[in-house]
Amino acid sequence: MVKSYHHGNLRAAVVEAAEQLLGERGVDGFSLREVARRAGVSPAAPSHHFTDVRGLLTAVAARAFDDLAARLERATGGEDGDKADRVRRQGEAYVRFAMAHPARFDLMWRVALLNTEDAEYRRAGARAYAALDELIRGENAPSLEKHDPRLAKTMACWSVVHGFARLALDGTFGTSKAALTRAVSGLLPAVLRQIEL
Amino acid sequence: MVKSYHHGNLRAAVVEAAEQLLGERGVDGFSLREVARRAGVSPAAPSHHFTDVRGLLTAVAARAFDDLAARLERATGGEDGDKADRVRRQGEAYVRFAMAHPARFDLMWRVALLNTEDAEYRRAGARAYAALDELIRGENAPSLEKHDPRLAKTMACWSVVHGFARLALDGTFGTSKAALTRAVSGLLPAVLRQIEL
DNA sequence: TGTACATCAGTGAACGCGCGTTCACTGATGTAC
DNA sequence: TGTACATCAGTGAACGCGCGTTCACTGATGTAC
Repeated sequence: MVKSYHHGNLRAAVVEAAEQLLGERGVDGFSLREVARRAGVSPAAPSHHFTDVRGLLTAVAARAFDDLAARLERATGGEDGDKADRVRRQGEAYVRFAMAHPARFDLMWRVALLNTEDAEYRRAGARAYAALDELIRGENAPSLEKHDPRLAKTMACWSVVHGFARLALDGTFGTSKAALTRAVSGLLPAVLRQIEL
Repeated sequence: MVKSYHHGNLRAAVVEAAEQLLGERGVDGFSLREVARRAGVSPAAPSHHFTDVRGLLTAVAARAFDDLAARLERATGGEDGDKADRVRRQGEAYVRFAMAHPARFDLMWRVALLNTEDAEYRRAGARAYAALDELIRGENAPSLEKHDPRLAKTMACWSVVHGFARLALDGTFGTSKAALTRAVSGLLPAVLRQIEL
């Protein structure tokens, strides 16, 4: 490939560099200049594709939500097992996603750094939520704002996997990879069995 | 009080300023210089009491764990109600703490910014964990590292309240104070009832 | 098919910022005798 | 009770850093005629 003035596909290259950097240094170590460096362009180049650093992070977070949603959808794809089994499989997929992509998972919830009004971010987030909610309740909640007592099951499942993932990432089971693996494959299934489904 | 060269109780004043700043700007808006400004001292003054900004944040996080622990202990102080009731009361106390002090709660888990080897931090964290574990299992786990199937109940309770708190703080129920209050008083008790105790 | 020209997607230098920390210093305190 | 002096707890200027963004610019592309 010839080095040319125009990159050709800088937007995708920037997102990829951002995800790589995030994986190496975490959300707090992220910087737009370093992303530009890694993509091999000048510091100002990304501004042609993202209004600012917030816009880039939001795009990365949206992609992460889409990845998570795809995993959740896949985890419940087969019809084998009863509903409780399928919910538990989905819960494990949720936690495994967080373990596989800690920094991206972290970013998804760092709303202070994101543009939460962004359409893509909202769509992807809603898609992930829908995977959970449709499985558990058989329908998607019209709105989380509306107080619906039937949401308790959905929120219990979501809370428990979200909390477990966060605690694991934040060092509750230790920082060794082995300890994390053990927690996810040993403790998590037992934890999920504590929930009434 | 006379303005003198020596502050007299700068350590406490710095911690207080740090907690106030944290409350106003969140963890990402925190800076040691701004803390010094608020405490009315030069930027270098805090270094006589905390080795660096990490040390200060760790001290603040340790205090937060102590506050949380005190609330959890208080929530289960009375012997009235069966065990499940008491566990649920404690769970609500956990979430209410997070709602009342979002930035401090956030900081407690931002381990990348803390010195997790710090003795005070570890002691306070262990105290909070013990409140949960002793109530649920009647004893304190020797170590989280050790795989103990009986930990599943404790981790289920902890995960669900931790996850619920995080989701709430990160905007899942909306950003209005009213929506949060409704979620905690309406949805949370129903969520806690989904756990087998 | 050729060409003028608007638009797009980059460059790279520069700006201004606030940060954490270091440094040489000095005022206040407390303790030994 | 006084006093010398070590230690403690501050000052405030300065250092160097990397950051996000702006700016005037230019090379490449694509489209209208």
